[in-house]
Amino acid sequence: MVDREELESVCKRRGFMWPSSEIYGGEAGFYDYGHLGARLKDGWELIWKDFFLGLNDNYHMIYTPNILPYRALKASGHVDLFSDIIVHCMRCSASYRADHLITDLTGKNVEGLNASEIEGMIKENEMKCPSCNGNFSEAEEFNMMFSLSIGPTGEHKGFLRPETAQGSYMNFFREYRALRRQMPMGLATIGNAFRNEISPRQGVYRLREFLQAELQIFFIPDTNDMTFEDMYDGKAEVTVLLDGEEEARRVRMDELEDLPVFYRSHLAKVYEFYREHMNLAPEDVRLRELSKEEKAFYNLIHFDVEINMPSLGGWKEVGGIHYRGDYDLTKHQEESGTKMSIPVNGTRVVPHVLELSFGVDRNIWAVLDRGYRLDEREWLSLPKRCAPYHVAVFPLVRKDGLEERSREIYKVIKREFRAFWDRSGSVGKRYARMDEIGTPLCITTDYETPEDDTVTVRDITSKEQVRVKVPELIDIIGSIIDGEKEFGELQR
RNA sequence: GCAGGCGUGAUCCAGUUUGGUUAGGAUUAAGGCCUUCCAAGCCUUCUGCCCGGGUUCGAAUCCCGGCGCCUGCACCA
Repeated sequence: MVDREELESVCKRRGFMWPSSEIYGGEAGFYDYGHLGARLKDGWELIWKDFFLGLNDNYHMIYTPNILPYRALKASGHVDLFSDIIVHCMRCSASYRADHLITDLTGKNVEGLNASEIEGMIKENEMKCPSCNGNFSEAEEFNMMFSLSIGPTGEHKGFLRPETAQGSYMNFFREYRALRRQMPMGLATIGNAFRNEISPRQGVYRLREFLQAELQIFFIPDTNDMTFEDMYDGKAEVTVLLDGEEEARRVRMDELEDLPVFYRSHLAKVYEFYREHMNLAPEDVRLRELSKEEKAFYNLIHFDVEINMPSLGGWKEVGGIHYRGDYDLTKHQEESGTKMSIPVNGTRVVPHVLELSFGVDRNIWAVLDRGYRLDEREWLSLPKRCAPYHVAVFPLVRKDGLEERSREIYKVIKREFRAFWDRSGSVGKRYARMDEIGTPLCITTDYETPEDDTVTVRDITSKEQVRVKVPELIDIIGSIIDGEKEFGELQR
C-alpha cells in the first residue's frame, strides 16, 4: 500500500515534483518537475516514442503550438461543446450542471443548447434545487478552455489548446503529401494541453496544464487491415473490463473479435507497452471499455487504460484508445474549406482517425506509485530505462586512490548512460540514497580494482553484487538497462 | 464552488485548548575525521511558525481577510 502523502514527501525532498509557484503560495492545478522528475519524464518520453513510432514506418513525431486560433477550436467543437451551463441555487448556493438537471427531470438530451435556451427550459419546467428546493440563479456558460487575445489590438481571439490532437488533424493533408501519400499514416506529438478545471485535485492527476503524448493514426477502414493484422500477436493475453461486465478478465486478443482489426491491434500494443516497458503486473493494468453514456459523442469505440494506483484510491485512467471515425477531419474540412479526402478506388474518402492518447504526468505518477517500496529499505523499482540515473559510481572508501579511480570510471560511463558519482558518507549510505531515487545499478571501486581492474556491480532489486572487468562495464550496463539481460544472468 | 479539517527548517511531527524564557524532536542535507560493501560513529554547520491586517506591553498561539492542501459533495465534452 502506497501512502500518497509519503510518496509526495519523497518527491519533494529528493527532487521529483511539487506544486508550482510554491514560494507565492501556489496555484492549484500546476506542478513543477525537479531535476529527478525531469530525467524520469524524459526517460518515459523516450520509451514512448521508441515504442509507438516503432509500430509502423509511417508513424512520425510533429510539434505544433500551444495556442490555437478561434476557428480551429470552433471547427473541432470545443468552442460550443467543451463547456458546461452552470446554475447556482440562490438559497443554498449549490451549483449544478444545468443539462444534467434537465436530463434527469425530463429525460431530454439538451447537448448543444446555449445558456438562454437552457434557462428557458428551467423556467418552463419550474425547476427547483434538488437539495433545498430553492430557486436557481441565471444560467452561466463555463468553458473549460483558457481564452486569449492575440496581437496588439487583441482582436484575434484564441485559446490555449485543450488537447494536442487538433495540431495533428490540421496538419493531416500537408503531411499526407509530404509523406508521399502513404496510408496508414501516424502523427504523434508530445506537448502541453490546458483545461481550466473547476477543482484540480489529487496532485498531478488532474492538472490545469498537463502534458499529453498522443498518436493520431489516419487510415482508410477495411483497406489497411493487413498492415494492422501483422502488427500484433492474436495469442497475446490482455486484461479487459468490458462494458456491461462486472469484473475484469484475461482474454486472448483474438477473442476480442468484435473489435475491428485496426483497433484490436493497437489495443494489444498499448497493453504490451504497459506490461513490458512500464513493467506493470497483469493485475495492475487493465483496458476498460466505456459505456455509451460515458463516451464522447464522436467516439465510436473507446477503451481507457487504467492502472491500479493505491495512492490515488484505486483504478485511474492514464490513457485512452479512441476511434473517432472521420469526425475531426470532416469538421476541419467543412470549417476551413481545405480538402481532407484522399482518392480510394476511384472515389474520395475522408480518412478515419484512431487516437492513442496518454497523460504523461499521470503516467509518471503511476510509475512512482507502482515502483514505491517500503520494506527494510525505502526504494523505487522503476522501469530501468526511465530511471533518473541508470548507474551510480562510488569508491568503497575515500583513500588509497580508490576515489580517483572511481572518478575515472565515472567519466567513461557517463558518456553512455545517465550516471551519478558520489563520495560522501559510507558506501552503505550511498547505496541507500540510490535506492530511494530508483537507480538500478551501483558500481564500486574497491581494493581489488587496482590489482585486476575489476569493480563490483550492485543490483537495486536483490542488493546482490557481481564482480566485472572494467572494460566490459559499458556492455554489461547496457544489456541490463535495455532489458536484454537480467542481473541474475551475469557471471558471478 | 459548498461543508469540515489542516498549514511550524528540505521532509515528517510536537507546541496553539489557557498568548509570556534563546520555538523542540526525528529524519535529511553540507563540510571534516574515520571507514575493506549496504542509512555505523564523532565534530562542525545551514534552513522554520503560509501571506497580509488587527487585538495586546507581548501573537506560532486570539480575531478578520487571502492563498494553498486534505476529505466529502458537486464537477471531470
